Amino acid sequence: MTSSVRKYQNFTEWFDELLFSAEILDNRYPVKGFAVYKSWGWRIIKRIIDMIEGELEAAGHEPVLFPVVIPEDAFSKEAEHIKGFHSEVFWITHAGDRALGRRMLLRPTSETAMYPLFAYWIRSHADLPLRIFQSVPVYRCETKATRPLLRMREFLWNEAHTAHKDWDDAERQVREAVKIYETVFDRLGLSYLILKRPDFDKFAGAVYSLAFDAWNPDGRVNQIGTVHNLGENFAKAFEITYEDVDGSHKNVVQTCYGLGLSRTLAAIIAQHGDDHGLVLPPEIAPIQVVVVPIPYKGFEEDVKEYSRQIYERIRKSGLRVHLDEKEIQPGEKFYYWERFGVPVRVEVGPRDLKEGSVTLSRRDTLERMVVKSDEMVPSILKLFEDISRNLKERSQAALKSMIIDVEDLKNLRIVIKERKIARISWCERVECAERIKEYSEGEVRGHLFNIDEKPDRPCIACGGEAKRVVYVARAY
RNA sequence: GGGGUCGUCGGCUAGCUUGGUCUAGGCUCCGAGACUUGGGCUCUCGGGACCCCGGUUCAAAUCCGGGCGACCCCA
Repeated sequence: MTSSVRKYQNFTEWFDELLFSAEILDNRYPVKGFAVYKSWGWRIIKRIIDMIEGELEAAGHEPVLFPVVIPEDAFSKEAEHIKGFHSEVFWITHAGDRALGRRMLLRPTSETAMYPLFAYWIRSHADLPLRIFQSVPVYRCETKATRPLLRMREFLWNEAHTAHKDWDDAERQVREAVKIYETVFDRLGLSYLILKRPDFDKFAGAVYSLAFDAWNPDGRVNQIGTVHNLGENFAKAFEITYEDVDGSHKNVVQTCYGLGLSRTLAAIIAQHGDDHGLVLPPEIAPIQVVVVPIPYKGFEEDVKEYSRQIYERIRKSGLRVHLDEKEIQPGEKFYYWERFGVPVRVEVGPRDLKEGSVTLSRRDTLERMVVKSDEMVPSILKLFEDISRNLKERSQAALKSMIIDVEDLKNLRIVIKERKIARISWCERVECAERIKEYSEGEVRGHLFNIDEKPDRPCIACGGEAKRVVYVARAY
């Protein structure tokens, strides 16, 4: 079994070092909160983008690309929305020395960029539902400490925006969005809670918000996706109306949802990684199989020849494979490719040569097995399945063991301090949520969206009647 | 917004208190070679740093002032 001591004991150090040494991200870019994605990290993200965009398109969404700048007047149309975002906005105020007549901002999210166009595009009920998405960077001048991948001032996400003829269809869309995100996160082997956020924590301008909170080894939850029902709030502000079958004019009902690509990558690293480095699900690994020759003295040329045959065989099967012929010790190569999370390693040495076999090693457990070269490709594909399943099960078990039922504030404080997620009963009053945060440093993240949990205890803070079972954790 | 800590090879760091012994040490890394190769082997040779500006001084990585940058804590 592999070790994850450092990951749990000193997550920040483990994580930052891994981002650097596995060439995910270079955080030395000289602007706080902005970083460079290096090729290994970027290649993984591109695969995640393909995955989410594929699922969205399969469900009827269309790709678009909106400008990064939003004019001030459009941004200011929805009152709650401005209130929520204005303190984090990067402004563009000048061109050269000339002050701009109309200020612009870098999108913190794209509602106010897109919805003026929605008003043009939507004329009749036949134009509905409208469903679009884009994968772009957004800009928020975070005041809290920035963290690589987890909290950046420029971060990558995929955002989808939809418009519907009525509330029911918007509700149907919310459920579909949740299902799409579940599909993507499940394919990545991630575990998370789908929570309905308390009213005070919903998206600025939404009727309600759902969020996917992924677990992290340090107990802080990582919000990797959100789904919002916007009701008619933005439709009213941007005058997005349609003519119904009976000739009447109505506001559309909107939803929007975002999946944080940087944070999803962070979750993959944090949930699956161990003290040897990354552990990547085969579906997104830039290299899925690495072939390492073991050139014993006297067998150098034979091993080289055999390992090239093996490499060709895997390549022709369509897998993403790399043959590592560098002149360094095989042991060093093992550590190297483990750090990069390559799912399967194929060792080819004199022993294998003699027996017409290869030695397979799986990254998640580091176990080895010897197979005949004829059975190699099917064995690798089987290993991919086993690895994907194991990652998912391991992650699920970790989440489960992280959730602790708590009945009083004192224990809540202890549980949060021990880097766990607390499950408590709450009366739904803001004062109590504030008291909980003040006392325990954990935030009320919300109640489960997909399971109806009935509180069987009074509110943890005031002792009054509890309305909800909610989850409390520190957050990124 | 308030308080604190810190800037030394690509990475991690020693040196700073008590200025000179620093031509700045170590590990790692990078390059060349030998020997090895089923978990980072060993050896030889080479490469690479005092954040910036000013001051004090015979002498500054070290002390002082300012700037810039990073990190942490609190609101």
